[in-house]
Amino acid sequence: MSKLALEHFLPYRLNRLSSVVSQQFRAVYGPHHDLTVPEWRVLATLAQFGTMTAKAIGKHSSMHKTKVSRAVRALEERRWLVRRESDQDRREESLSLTAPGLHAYREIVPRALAFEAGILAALGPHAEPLLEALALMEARFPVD
Amino acid sequence: MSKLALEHFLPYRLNRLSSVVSQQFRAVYGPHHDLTVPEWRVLATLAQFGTMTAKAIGKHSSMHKTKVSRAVRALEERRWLVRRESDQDRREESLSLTAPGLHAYREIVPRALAFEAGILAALGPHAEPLLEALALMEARFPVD
DNA sequence: TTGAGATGGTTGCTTTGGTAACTGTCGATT
DNA sequence: AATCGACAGTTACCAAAGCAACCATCTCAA
Repeated sequence: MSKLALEHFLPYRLNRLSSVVSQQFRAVYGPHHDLTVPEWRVLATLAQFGTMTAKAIGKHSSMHKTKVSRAVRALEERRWLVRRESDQDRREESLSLTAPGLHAYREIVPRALAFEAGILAALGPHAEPLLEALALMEARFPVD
Repeated sequence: MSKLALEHFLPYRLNRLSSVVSQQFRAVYGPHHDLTVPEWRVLATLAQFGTMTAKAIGKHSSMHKTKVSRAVRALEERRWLVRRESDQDRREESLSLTAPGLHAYREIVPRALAFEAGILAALGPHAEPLLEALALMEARFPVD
């Protein structure tokens, strides 16, 4: 009879690791503890690309459009981003960060990078192989 | 100014990968498509250890006690497990799989292992380093 | 030009998950 | 024995997330 040990089972391990890392990552938001993961992703994506549409944000950050919609509204209420109706296509809106939004982003980024660097440093020589393996798995399970 | 590309950011990548792998894994449940992840974990844990308490299941499968409680009830309603009140300590209950529960488990396991093997095979020589890196990260972020 | 289907985005409904409060039982101390 | 704090498990309540229906606008073709 074939045996399966949950604690060695890859999907379980990925899931568990992902959630504990996300959990720990919350501490990185620093003074902005009420930020959610979707909000962080929208923030990071907009900072990365400047102005873009909600659709494009969703695509880049692998989020469902309702998740994006709600995160955008939350950031808007926080005055971290503004909407501008596109005049080529009035269905879509151009989203971009405000000065306070960018400020918060710049505050978070170094801590985020340090957090990541801490993990990679702990992996030592295993870091590079891990990243390669991740890339392979991402290729096997592409977005949509 | 330090730059962060979301698509290369480790916590994001882990999260994304974990959820797409879980998503794909659902297909493995085969005829039992309505099984949830928490239910699968309870099933797998009980099959692995035989009789045990809800508390112990939660500990082994990294699940909050409410999640365990609900998954146990669902499996009970499906007649895949039974509760027996422990008589040393009447607060806790001994949980164990029924014949149909074990049957379903045995049906799922080979498919689950094949799914995992497929991923590892695709990784080729990167599989072993990945598993080592996973173990290191798990050590860095222990349960509780 | 108008009508049909596609598309960007929002909202309502339902499911799922976490926190905290609760119930019942245990162990220990008096 | 009576009481108090700890503990197993459940439940009630609330926040987060997905699905589907919806609205407004666009595109394209007759």
